[in-house]
Amino acid sequence: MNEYYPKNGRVILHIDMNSFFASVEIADHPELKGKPIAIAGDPKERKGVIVTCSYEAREYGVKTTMPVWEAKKLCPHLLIIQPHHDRYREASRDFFSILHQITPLVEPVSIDEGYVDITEEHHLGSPVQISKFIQQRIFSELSLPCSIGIAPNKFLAKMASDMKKPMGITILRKRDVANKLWPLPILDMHGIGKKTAEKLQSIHIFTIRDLAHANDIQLKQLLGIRGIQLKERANGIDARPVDPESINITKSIGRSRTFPEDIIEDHVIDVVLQNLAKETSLRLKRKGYLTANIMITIRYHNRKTITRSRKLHRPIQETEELFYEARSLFIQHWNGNPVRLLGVTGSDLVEEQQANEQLDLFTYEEIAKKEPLYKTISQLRDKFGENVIQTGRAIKQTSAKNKKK
DNA sequence: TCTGGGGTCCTAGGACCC
DNA sequence: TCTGGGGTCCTAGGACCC
Repeated sequence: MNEYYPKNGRVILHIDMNSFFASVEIADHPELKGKPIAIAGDPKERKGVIVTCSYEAREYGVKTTMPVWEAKKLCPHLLIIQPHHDRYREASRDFFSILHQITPLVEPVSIDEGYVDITEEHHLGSPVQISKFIQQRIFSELSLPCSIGIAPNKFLAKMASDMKKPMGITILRKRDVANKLWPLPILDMHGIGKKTAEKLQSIHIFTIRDLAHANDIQLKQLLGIRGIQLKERANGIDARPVDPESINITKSIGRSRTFPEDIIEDHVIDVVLQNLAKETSLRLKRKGYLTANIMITIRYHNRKTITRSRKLHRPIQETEELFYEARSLFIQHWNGNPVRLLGVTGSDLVEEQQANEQLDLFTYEEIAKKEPLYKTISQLRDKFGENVIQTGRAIKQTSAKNKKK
């Protein structure tokens, strides 16, 4: 067996479900097979953009984020399907549970893609055999197509899974980089979008090969640290580990809404903010978080978008509190022009349990403020009893932990 | 007939402290 | 006393991804 299994170094798979939402719809409604279909929101609510579409629709030039009317112009018999998010989540769970049967080293990236580290799984077969096995199981059990990239790191695996669609399996070894990766335009590189591509083109970098050979100083000047990192990636270097925990670490939770028409009346804005606060509160509670930082987003008629945030002196979770903070930020920063979108986001998330400790800290500070004469824990204990000692411990633990980070 | 919604990461400047 | 500089926190915004 001369199959690819390097003695040292890792073997990483990137698995990418092909046009996931559309594929789930086709799996559930086989009569849609072979037809151009697209998943999109309700055009009447100005949510009419294409979220995903089938390969048949792509042949007409239909693309993600395209407004429905534009897609219909390109493909008049395009079938528009309203999204069924619960169903997609269910299919996603099934997909990841198949991956978990290979190894626990699975890092979900989004609802329809993830990395798997199979370095230690020799006993299951070669990487290609394992990939075929995964692909077949997903297809036979869920009727869903996927593409798989096999590589020594995450970046190359991601680029590889993109090379053959649908139902492709692509190996991208370090030694393949010059042939398979370098000829691609920089815009095809994961991590490079329109803006960065334009900047790079201004210094005559057009392909990944150009980037791989670019001048460090020039790159750093143009893109900062990120420029150096992109060059490394272009040379096939990427040390990021596959981290199964990354999905459990949430940094922010929020809700935003674009309106069918611009809004400007105070009472309408209040109702909207109230609703956004309510939905944000619900999601915070569902995930077990409080937030110590509240951020609002305002998009005006001309699409100019601003964000304004404020750190809170204690973490909050309740609708009324979120609404109060969001509303006061809005009043403080709104320029009075018609508003197209509003958003409410919590961004310094604290786990519920940890929040209780910090609540103790808060209590202590409040007591200390009200009772300035009782400055030490022992003085406080004399006045308020044993509870304050507990509170004092909580403070020390919390601040020690924070320092560690 | 313009262009959704949920996120993450990075940068930069000012304030503040040591 | 003068001066510089580093580190960290906070806020705003940009870019990117799915």
